[in-house]
Amino acid sequence: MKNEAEFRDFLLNGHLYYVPHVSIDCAIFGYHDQQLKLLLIRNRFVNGWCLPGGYILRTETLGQAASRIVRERTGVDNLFLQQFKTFGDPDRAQISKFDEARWFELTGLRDGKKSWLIDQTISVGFYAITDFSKTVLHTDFISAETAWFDIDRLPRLEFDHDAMVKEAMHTLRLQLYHYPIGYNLLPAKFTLTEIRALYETLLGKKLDVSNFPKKLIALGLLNKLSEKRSIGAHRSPHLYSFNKTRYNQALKEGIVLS
Amino acid sequence: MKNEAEFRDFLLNGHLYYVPHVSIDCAIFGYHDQQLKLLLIRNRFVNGWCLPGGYILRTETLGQAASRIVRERTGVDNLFLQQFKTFGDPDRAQISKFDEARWFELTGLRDGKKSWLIDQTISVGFYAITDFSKTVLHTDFISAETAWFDIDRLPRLEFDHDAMVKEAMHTLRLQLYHYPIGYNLLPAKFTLTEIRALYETLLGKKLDVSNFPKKLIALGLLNKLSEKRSIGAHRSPHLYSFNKTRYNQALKEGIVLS
DNA sequence: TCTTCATCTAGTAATTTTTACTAAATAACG
DNA sequence: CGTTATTTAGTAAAAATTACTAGATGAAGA
Repeated sequence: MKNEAEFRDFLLNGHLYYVPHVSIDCAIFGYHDQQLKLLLIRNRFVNGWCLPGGYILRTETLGQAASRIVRERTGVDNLFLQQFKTFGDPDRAQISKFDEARWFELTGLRDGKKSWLIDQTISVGFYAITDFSKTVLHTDFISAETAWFDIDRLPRLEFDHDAMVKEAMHTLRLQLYHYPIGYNLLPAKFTLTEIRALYETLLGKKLDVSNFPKKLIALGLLNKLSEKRSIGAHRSPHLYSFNKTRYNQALKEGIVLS
Repeated sequence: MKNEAEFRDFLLNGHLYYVPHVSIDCAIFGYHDQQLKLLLIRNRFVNGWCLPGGYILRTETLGQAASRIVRERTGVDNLFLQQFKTFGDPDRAQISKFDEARWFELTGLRDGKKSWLIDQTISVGFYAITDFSKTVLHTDFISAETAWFDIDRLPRLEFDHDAMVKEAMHTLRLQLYHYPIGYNLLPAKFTLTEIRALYETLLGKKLDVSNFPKKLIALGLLNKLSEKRSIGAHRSPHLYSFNKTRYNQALKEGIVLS
């Protein structure tokens, strides 16, 4: 959605190529240096912060739509997106709040309430994690701003997106115990302390300095490299990389992390 | 949907009180005496077996809709329904298969392809477990037949419902390890062998005769009663009941079953 | 009545996993 | 070269899981 012409066509004819009444919203978590952030956009129409979201093309699967939406709206590409829950409470979109005057001001169109967009919508929630330091954000006609927010300093979100974030976080943490993560969140070579810090940040709690890395190694997820990293006036920790075979197997079959 | 008049109104005006493009499908598992079954309906229009499904009223939450749909279509009431996944592949409904002649024969309406029903639909999947011996099935205008099928003798299902069942089963088994079940599946008083058989049937594998019940007791889920059950020429096993307090707590907080 | 038999279940031993703790190795700095 | 903070191997203690044994039991049948 680059310009007003495209946007006008979307408003008038969108229902022909998108599935009406169904949207997708994505909770994109970003990690870097023990900081956990969430990607939000400020929607030009509701004038508040939301999860990046959009509609499903009639030719797409839900996963493909989620991928495209995040790419278009935020510039973040190639994410591992995971469906977590679908939201459909009748009051979630708060159609009653619709402001006809503001709609006209922004779109130049009358009869906003008859638009295919302004009707009850069920939303499929996806979540993902990425390294926020590697992303290049951009905006489009709908998202006036795109930004990473500290996970414990989020603004109030529009619609039911607060509940979505809570649910996404809950699912993410449950899944952390059953599936490996880190492949796109850490450099190719990392220390045991770095991967432990990653898990601690995502889980929001301390893990054992010695036992947790041993568990990862016992599961066969890590390859010990001969190189070391220099960290100043301390013993240099070994570098590790992921054992890609074992990692992918764990993604399929699941693991048990204590 | 009791009669043709109601059904005709549904065809013509359904989009006014239902949310178009979104449906709900329910995988209702039934347990009794070490048998696991699945509730299916034979849909009068596609002329094949499907999961019971329907549309969402514009005033309902997803959960309320799922409850109502199962009650209306099958007669089973008051189920604990759990959302498990949303399905939206563009080819899942196989609109291409639509048969205009058959549509006219059944509905007396021309222009079937313009109906709000015959358009791409995204479906939210719910699952539940109940005691099939306690249910009283009935049919309606859409479901020509309603029946319990043995889980390993299912007929080929229409649409993508085979995949839905597989996914529902997968989620159910994962959740069995984290949440207690049995409250509506066993009599108020039951033996350790009976509850073990329940878990064995649902998980599809053998559990230790001695250790598994000990685990349930250790978790505080069971009350030992003073009564016993007579099972013929053998030692009479003790009867147990659920500790409702601990059971509900486990539902909220989760447990770990080995 | 007494033996037989299949099942239930308490008890415990063996094993594995988890958790807690100790101390040696080490790299850079002053 | 001693100091210092960190990494990490190693092991001991505790807990949980799994495997196994044997007595208890209730009814059927001799």
